[in-house]
Parts: sequence; structure tokens; C-alpha cells
Amino acid sequence: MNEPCKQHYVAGDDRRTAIAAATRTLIAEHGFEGLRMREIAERIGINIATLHYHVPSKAALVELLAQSLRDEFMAQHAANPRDALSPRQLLALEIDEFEQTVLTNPGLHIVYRELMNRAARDETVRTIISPLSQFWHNQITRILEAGRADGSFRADLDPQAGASIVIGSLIQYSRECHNKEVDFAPLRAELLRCVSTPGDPRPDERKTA
Amino acid sequence: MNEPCKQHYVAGDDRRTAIAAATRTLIAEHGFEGLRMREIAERIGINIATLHYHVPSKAALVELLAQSLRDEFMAQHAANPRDALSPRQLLALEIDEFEQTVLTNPGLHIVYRELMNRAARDETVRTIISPLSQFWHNQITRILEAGRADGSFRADLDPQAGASIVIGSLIQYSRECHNKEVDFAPLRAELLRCVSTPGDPRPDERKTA
DNA sequence: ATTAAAATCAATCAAGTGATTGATTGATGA
DNA sequence: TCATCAATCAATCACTTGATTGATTTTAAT
Repeated sequence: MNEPCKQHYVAGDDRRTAIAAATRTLIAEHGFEGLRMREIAERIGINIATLHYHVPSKAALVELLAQSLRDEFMAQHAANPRDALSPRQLLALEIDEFEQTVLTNPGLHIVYRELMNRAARDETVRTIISPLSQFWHNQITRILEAGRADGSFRADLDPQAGASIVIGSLIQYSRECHNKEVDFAPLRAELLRCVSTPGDPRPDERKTA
Repeated sequence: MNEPCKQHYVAGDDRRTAIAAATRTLIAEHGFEGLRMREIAERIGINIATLHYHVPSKAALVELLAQSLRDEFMAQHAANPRDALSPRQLLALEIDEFEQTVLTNPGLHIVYRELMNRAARDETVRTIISPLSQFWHNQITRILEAGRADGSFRADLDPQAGASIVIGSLIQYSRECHNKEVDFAPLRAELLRCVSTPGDPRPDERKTA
């Protein structure tokens, strides 16, 4: 008979990756207040002491989680080429990438929303998540500025406020699809109408699926 | 000398109100995962057993909290008269009321965001918070429909998506003012521009402060 | 005044809960 | 081969935490 599969001795970095993944899953399931060190260890099949060997404390775990989230968002954003795209196409791409992430990995955004709330009162989380949010906000702001400059977006558009509107709308939509199917198309179309110059000839902005 | 002020024997309803208030404060401070029955009791100066007499379990406490939040939002909304207001004025009023609440009672929205997250995985919270969110969403949707009908808002405005945009933007803004001063005016102006008919003569929509 | 119900508290329980200790096991380079 | 170190685990500690028990005190109705 086979011995019970001993997965002993995994390299530290891989362990930490697995720990971050399990932490995400558990937070998505039970929220921050339901996050237990023991359950993380159990989920990846290691002893609680081994978990504390790799991640010395729960605070360090939260830090690891925040970093893991930041890394994934950054990688996601760097995946698509952005050269030679019009501002309108860039904005559409941002929306499509968000929808893609929500549908592909819904737990990611559950954890992101949880971390944003926690950032309001947790210094450590804030220093990691806040730059991420600001990067996103700047990204959208610059797209809106460019579109205003080339005339495709409204001349009286406020890029800063517009970015808050776009981001807030996307997060709101991601919240609404807790389990039911949510169609991003109406939001996508409405957001593009909101910022576009009225009466502008609208080129086909269909998704590049 | 005075005896240490014994606040013994308060009516049950008043106690439950005080418990709900203390619960809000504590969640705003330490989040859901930092909510402790003992700390609630301590905050209002009663024994832990007395707390359990009025609120039998932590689940019941969360339910009480959700109801308290719903009641306050509804009361807030009923405070301002809405007769004889144009759709544009109604939308502006919604935004102003939100800003007012955020500035007056910031903890309220911290708890609201926390409850919305929890609603995604907690049936009890969802059944209380979900109708509240839908009421708000319907309110905005109807305003946008009315504005589209009377020509003050864009003819191609999608009221449903527009409501998600308005609400999402407001919540996003409330998140951004975790402690720093945040000016709602730019968002307010941009939201009104987003939905308005282009080139429309814009009457003075200043706040009725 | 009597009495039943409501409200309160001190003490305690059982199940966690993050963290530590001390020893063991496997990999790796000299 | 052997010494070193990263990785692992069983056992346990000290403390937390939601909840309960049983008695006591105040309120309110008769």
C-alpha cells in the first residue's frame, strides 16, 4: 500500500505563496473576523507551528496577504499591451480587465474590499493597499485627461472626480455579483457615455474578446 | 461623597438602543473581527450577562445592528421634503444628504460598508441590508428616469446603470475620507454633468445649506 | 403590602486561539 | 561522511471569548 502522501519540505517561498492563497480563500469564505491560523495550516496540510515558522504572527500574515494582492493586481495590469490605444479604448480596456478579474477570480475582489475597509484603521495594511488604489486612480485620471485633450471626452470633464466615479462604479458592480450573474455591459456602455463628448461619432467599442 | 453613579435598571428598549450604538462605535474602531461582547458591555457599563439578557447571542447582536442601521438610514431619508423638486434637484439632494451623513456621523458609513461585505456571506445580514440597498438604488433609478422623461437628463441615459454609478461613486468617496478632509463638491458637480443633457442651461444647483 | 416580571451581576464553563517549546527529519555543501 | 540549517510536527501554554447559571435587586401591577 501507499504511504500517506508526505508532502514534506517545501521551499519557503512556495510555502508562503500557498499560505497567501489559502488566506485569500478563507477570507473570501468567512471574512476577516473568521480568519483562523489553524484553519490556514489545515487547509494546506501543515502543522500550526510550521505556519508560524513561515509567518511569525497574524499581523505578518495580513501583511503577506496585502502584498500578494498588490502583486497580483500589478501583474494583471501589466498583462495587456496599452500602446497605440485611444483614450476611449484604454478606458474600455480598464473596464474589461476589471470584469475579467471579477468573473475569473471573484474571491480576489472580496478580499480587496475587505482590505480596503481594514486599511482605514490598520496602518500596515494601509501602507500597502493605499499605493495600489492610488496607482489605479492615477491610471484612470490620466486616461480621462488624454481623452479630454484629444476631444473624445467632454471638455468639462473633471478627470479626478471622473476617476472616482469609474472606480467606484466598478467596485459597486463587483459587490452586486455576490453569487448571481451580473452583466457588466450596461455599466460599461453608460460609463463610456458619461465621459464622452456628446454627439461624437462613437466608433465600435466592442470588447476585444 | 457621591456614590459611584449606579445606572441600574434601564428599560429594555433603551438598553438595546445603547447596545446598538456601542456596537457601531466598536465596529467603526476595530472592525467586525475586533467586535467583542465584553467590550460592548464594558462600554455601556453593564455586566456581560446583562448584555446576553438583552441580546441573547452574537448573531442576534449583528441582527440588531443591521436593523438599527436600516432604521437610521430610513429616518435620514425621510427627514427632507421631496415634493415639488425637479429631478436634478432631487439628485443633488441625494448627494447632499449623503455628504451630510458622512460628515456628521462617519462611523455610520464605516459600519455600512462592513455590513455590505458581510452580507455577501451572511444570510441574516443580507435579508436586512439588501432591501435597504435596493431601496436606495430604486430611489436613484426613479429620479434618473424622471429626469430623462422631462428632458433634463440625457435621452440615452440608462437609469439602472446610472444609479449604480451614482451610488458606487458616493460610497467610494466616503471610503476616501477615512480621516482626511474630502471635498464632495467636485464629485457632485461631475455626477450632475454626467447625467445631464449636453448643452442644457444649468440652473443654479448650489447646495441649500 | 404582595407578588410576579424585568433587569442586573458575580462567578464560571467549555471551546477555542495565537503563539511557543523542544525535538525530529530531510536537504545541502564541504 | 558529516556538520549545518531549513522545514516540520506533537504537545502545550496563557489567554480570550461567547455563553450560562443561579442568586439578587428593582419595577410595576394587583
